[in-house]
Amino acid sequence: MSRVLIIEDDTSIAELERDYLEINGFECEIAARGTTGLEKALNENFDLIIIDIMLPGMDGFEVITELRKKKQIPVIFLSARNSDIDKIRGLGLGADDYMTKPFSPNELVARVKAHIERFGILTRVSKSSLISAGSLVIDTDAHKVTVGGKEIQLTAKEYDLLVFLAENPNRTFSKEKLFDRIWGMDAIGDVSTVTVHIQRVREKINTETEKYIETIWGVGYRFNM
Amino acid sequence: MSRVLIIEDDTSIAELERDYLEINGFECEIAARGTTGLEKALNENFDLIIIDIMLPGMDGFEVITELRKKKQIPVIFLSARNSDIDKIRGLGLGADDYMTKPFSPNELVARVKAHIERFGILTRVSKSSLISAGSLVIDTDAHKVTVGGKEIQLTAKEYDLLVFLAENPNRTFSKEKLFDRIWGMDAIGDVSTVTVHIQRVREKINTETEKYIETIWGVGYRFNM
DNA sequence: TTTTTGTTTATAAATATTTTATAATTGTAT
DNA sequence: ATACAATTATAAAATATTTATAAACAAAAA
Repeated sequence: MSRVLIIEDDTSIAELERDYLEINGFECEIAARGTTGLEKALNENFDLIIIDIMLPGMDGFEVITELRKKKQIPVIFLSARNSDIDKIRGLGLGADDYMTKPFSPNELVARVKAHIERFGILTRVSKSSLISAGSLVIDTDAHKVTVGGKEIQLTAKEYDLLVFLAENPNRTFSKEKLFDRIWGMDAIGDVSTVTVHIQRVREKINTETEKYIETIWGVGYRFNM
Repeated sequence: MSRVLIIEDDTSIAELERDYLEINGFECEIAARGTTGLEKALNENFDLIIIDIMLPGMDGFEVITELRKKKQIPVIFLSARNSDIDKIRGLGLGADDYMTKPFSPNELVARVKAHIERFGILTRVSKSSLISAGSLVIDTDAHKVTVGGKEIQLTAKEYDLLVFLAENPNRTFSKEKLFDRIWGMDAIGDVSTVTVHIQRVREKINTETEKYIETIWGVGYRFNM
């Protein structure tokens, strides 16, 4: 669950933003003043900040400039004036964006999502979206499979099957189980389609030396890693 | 052309990495010691750093901690021990990833690619209004698209669709997802409009040699970059 | 109103999936 | 070892699905 801090002095706008974001699964907090906003931003953990530039006391620029000395969080600036945009650019670093008022709440939500996703890629130390074994690499974001650096084309079902096996390496799955998992519990059809698909995936990913998918006789298939 | 700095004391490993990366179009530099690595990282411009954690003198953690005070560059840590992973997490910020030895050179290349692409997107979003791929250039400030220097006219929806895909290159999006993103979460309508718009954008931006938007059968569309 | 843009629909084309048939392999019993 | 039954591999055919394309229709803008 992602948390968003809204720094906005106009209560009705702040609540509109909050409502839309909450409908879309974000947790929100509102700060009505720049100083309290900065304080919250520093002491709590937010994934993104939406800040109005025009604020009483400490304005949006000051808040973010100050915040940036300590933390790196994506920020969406809200401004009524186009002239502020250049100033936002000038801030440099950070995954920043801006929107001019009036804006569509849906667009705001879309941007929040996009930024959190992108920044998430950066901050989260994760094994990103890659699965690999030997010279085989699967990029689930791109929906792309390469063998020895060369892209190979898999159909949707072939891809699903390979990803499932590769995500659960060194475990043997029966054809029935594979059918249920990939085709869906309620799917009707013969398990022999699994055999055929396994065969096609093998044709495409096997190299001279590497045989990833092993047949366990009378039992099923296993992806070795 | 992207530049990669390899900080690794084992020459044979470093050269293996370099060879694989150079085959894939990256320019590499090798530093055998933490101190020289840090120096290079600070004084030259690299798009990504691959660093071994165990290094003589100044170890990988120290190098990156020091570097981070000045620069924000994606880093891939190499470690032989799983116990290092928590420590990497602790570093917090930065586009970090890690791989445990022994690793597949192909996987390394894939990760390097993924990180450079993604970090590029992030910095591009905030720093510049230009997106370009091949002879296609999108100036989001001017709201103008050119192919081979010649401006082409896109309608509003066509433009939104292209920009979204181009801002998120090398990722596959389903028609439903695209519809949600471009038309709005609550929009009603058929996803076939997406198909038609993709088609129209293609007609306008495709050249003889370049096909930017790829169809991933049964899955969706992907903007290749 | 006229023009442009966006959406829906219908059909053709491309591609994927499933089924089927047959061959090859493996395991087991003789 | 040999024969047999069971299981899987392989190839091809049949069927189904998905996407491309064009054109009609609707909505919005000029």
